[in-house]
Amino acid sequence: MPRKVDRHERRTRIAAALMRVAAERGLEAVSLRHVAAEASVSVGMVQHYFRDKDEMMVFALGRVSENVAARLAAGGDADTPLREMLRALLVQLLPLDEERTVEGQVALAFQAYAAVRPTVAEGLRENTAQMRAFVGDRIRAAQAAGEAVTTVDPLRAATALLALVEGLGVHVLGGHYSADEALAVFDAHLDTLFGP
Amino acid sequence: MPRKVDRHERRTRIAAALMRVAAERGLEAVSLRHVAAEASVSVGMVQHYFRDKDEMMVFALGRVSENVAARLAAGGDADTPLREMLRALLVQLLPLDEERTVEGQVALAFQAYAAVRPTVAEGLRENTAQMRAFVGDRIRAAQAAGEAVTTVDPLRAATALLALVEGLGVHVLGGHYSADEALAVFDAHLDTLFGP
DNA sequence: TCGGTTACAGTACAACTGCATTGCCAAAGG
DNA sequence: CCTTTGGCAATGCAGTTGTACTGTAACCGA
Repeated sequence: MPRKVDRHERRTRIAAALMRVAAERGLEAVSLRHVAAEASVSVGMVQHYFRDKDEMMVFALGRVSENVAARLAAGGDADTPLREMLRALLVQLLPLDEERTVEGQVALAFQAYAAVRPTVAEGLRENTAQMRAFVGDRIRAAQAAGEAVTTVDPLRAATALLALVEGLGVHVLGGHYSADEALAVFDAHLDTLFGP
Repeated sequence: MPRKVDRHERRTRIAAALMRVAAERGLEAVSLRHVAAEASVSVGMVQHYFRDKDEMMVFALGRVSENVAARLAAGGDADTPLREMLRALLVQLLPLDEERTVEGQVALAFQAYAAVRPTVAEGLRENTAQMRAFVGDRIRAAQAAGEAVTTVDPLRAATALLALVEGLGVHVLGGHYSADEALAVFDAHLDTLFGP
């Protein structure tokens, strides 16, 4: 090893720059030169750490997923009521503050990107699939504990919950209504799943 | 008038080509040359009918809105039960067939586009705002007629319904699950609003 | 010390982008 | 007839794109 450099750290730093560019000017403005400039490095360096642009994009997408997953994992105490726990979990997906707005914009851009590029879509699929299973399990547990209504299929309810959050996020990002309003709608939906 | 040409028809034809390109290769692949090639016309002709690319984009976005609005208006008989009417309405927004998949991809791409370009966002905002109001009114009417549960605020319920459809659409477009599954989830949600 | 590998920076290049310009042709009005 | 005007094609241009190819310095095992 000729020189000590944390490869992963460099890649992460570059990916962060890419996300900043994407959030501010859209995914279409993401070019090697723009990313390099945003990261204050040379184009050659970006090339050194990523074979081509697609690899860089996929890596950045992975970072977004990791960030989300990390925040989701942070909210999971075992003894809190399931409803509160689910709420804390899913609220993390709404663009309620600056940081989550940026991530939301990038994630939205990637959704559009992935809708056409099947290779990229794979990464997103796995992520939400396991999230769906996880939320479904929690709802099933809540039903068993008598905390949730049993008139709905748990997996379907989980799918609805995730889709609702996704849709609310998109609309808030588009400025159709405020984040608070989205939160109120989300809570109202939770009321139909659990009690008052 | 030197020669009789239906200007609007030409613009519409070009916009259709743009949507095909966007659906197949993503919004970033939308260039004057690609659109011209897809429409089997010259670049000069595209330039002749649109001052610049942005005007073309905005026009295409308007076409998507019009198409959606047209399909929505088609499903509104006055004497059908409100639930069925709402269902027929909102199902139009899900990517259940080829045509709606294409439109969904373009709409999704524009959502991402608009999340960064406030000028473009305006067009989308108005559209969903009046849709939200419309659906809200129908739900209020259904509540008054005793067809829907009265435990939820009509406007909030409308917002949730639209957001749910939006989220389901995004997930179906991303291949996370099938359109049938999305439909089932949507129907289950309707069950919580109306009776069985 | 030497050779090899890694970590960059710089540049060159072909392909592409949006847009402006130019020119030709058909039709309508004087 | 002939000039004007709109419809359309072709080409040129400056800028940006992804990528390949340099060059050069730092480091480490031998």
